[in-house]
Amino acid sequence: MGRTSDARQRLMDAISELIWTGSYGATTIDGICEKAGVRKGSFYHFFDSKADLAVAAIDHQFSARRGVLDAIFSPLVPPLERLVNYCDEGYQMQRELAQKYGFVLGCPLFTLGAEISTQDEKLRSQIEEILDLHLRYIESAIRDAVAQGNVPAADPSVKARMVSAYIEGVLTQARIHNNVEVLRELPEGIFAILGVNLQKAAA
Amino acid sequence: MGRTSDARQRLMDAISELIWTGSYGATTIDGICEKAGVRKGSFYHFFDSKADLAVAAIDHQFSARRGVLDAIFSPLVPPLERLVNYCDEGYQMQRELAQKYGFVLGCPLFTLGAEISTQDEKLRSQIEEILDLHLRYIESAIRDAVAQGNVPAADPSVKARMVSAYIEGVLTQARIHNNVEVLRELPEGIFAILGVNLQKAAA
DNA sequence: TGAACACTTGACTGTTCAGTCCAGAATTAT
DNA sequence: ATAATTCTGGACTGAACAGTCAAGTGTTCA
Repeated sequence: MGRTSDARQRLMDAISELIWTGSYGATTIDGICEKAGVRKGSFYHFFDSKADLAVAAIDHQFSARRGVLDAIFSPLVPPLERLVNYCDEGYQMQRELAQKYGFVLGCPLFTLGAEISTQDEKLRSQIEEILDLHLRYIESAIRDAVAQGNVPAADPSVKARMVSAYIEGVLTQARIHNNVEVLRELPEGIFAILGVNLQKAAA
Repeated sequence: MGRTSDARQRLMDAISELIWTGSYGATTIDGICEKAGVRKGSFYHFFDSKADLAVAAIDHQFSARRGVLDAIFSPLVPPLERLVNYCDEGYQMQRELAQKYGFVLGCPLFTLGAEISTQDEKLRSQIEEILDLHLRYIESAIRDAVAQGNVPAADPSVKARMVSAYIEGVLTQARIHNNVEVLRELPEGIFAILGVNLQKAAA
């Protein structure tokens, strides 16, 4: 019943792109509306504030990405291969985005989280949650790798935190240096953290 | 000749604190002036813009910190000890800041760099440079560690990039999770990247 | 057909912001 | 002293901003 619209979706797409290519602070409601082709009145019909829209957009983005992650981290894929595929997929994606926008964008969650964590508790805790879901993919892969003897025995939870911090660090460095090629070192770094011999793994 | 003033310094201190405890985007010139106890006219007497002030403040901060870093990374200190001391010093500092502000602040350069890299090329390249100086401390420690046989042979430059990305990743996670305790895992993670056996190193 | 609902439009308000201006106060050299 | 220089105060402008409102348009169901 009532009029239908995709303005809600367009607003979520707009804020995602603006935050990712710029920053949360530099993204204004007017700017979001312009990019989305939506008037202010419609904005406030769907959302209470920029933060409210951001939360919705992040949720939506992650939902959309879940399938890809589930495929990459499928238990049917050998565990270390999952991690390598994750890196490869990330590299490809960042390359395409860099070509499109002229900037390496890095991880939108991490960058946004770093920016707003002291300023918006709702956004912060939501980002924390979703980053934690990513951690679980990694942890599960590491646990399987340990179980299969591909990796020296270690606490998968601890190692997963290390790998995750490292990956996010490299992604953010890629953004800061505006250089996508630093991402190619990711598998090597992850394997170093896990104590895997690269030659062996390649074989 | 002419009137003397410490307004320039107060402005640099103010923007540093505001960016670190908040964000670049959320920091306004009015806010900086208020915190510094300086009028707009004086602000524009010393600086052209927020970005201009930020550049000056970052330069000043690093100059002030150089002595501490030189001491921590002194060639007279055993190389792996330098890295551990660096982590310890970071942990202590972050703990004090967290107590003071109620938030874990992380690395100001990395957080700021992630925020503005697509928006302000001058700031971006300056941050890149200073982050690179930090990298050199780490690289030098790793090179010495390799030379002294404390660490399996490896390219110190590659390992330094990994360690640096990891450290920045952990610092940023500490900020996002507002939890300073994650920093305690730093030495363990660094040693994993370097392929050092923790027990051996402790002995 | 028309009533109820969902969305849109555009004009509007008040605030915050960056940036300007310049007269005047403090400092130092002569 | 006074002149040159450096810094300060405070009022000002115009633009960008978040947020409001009510009348209007399209859609769906009874």
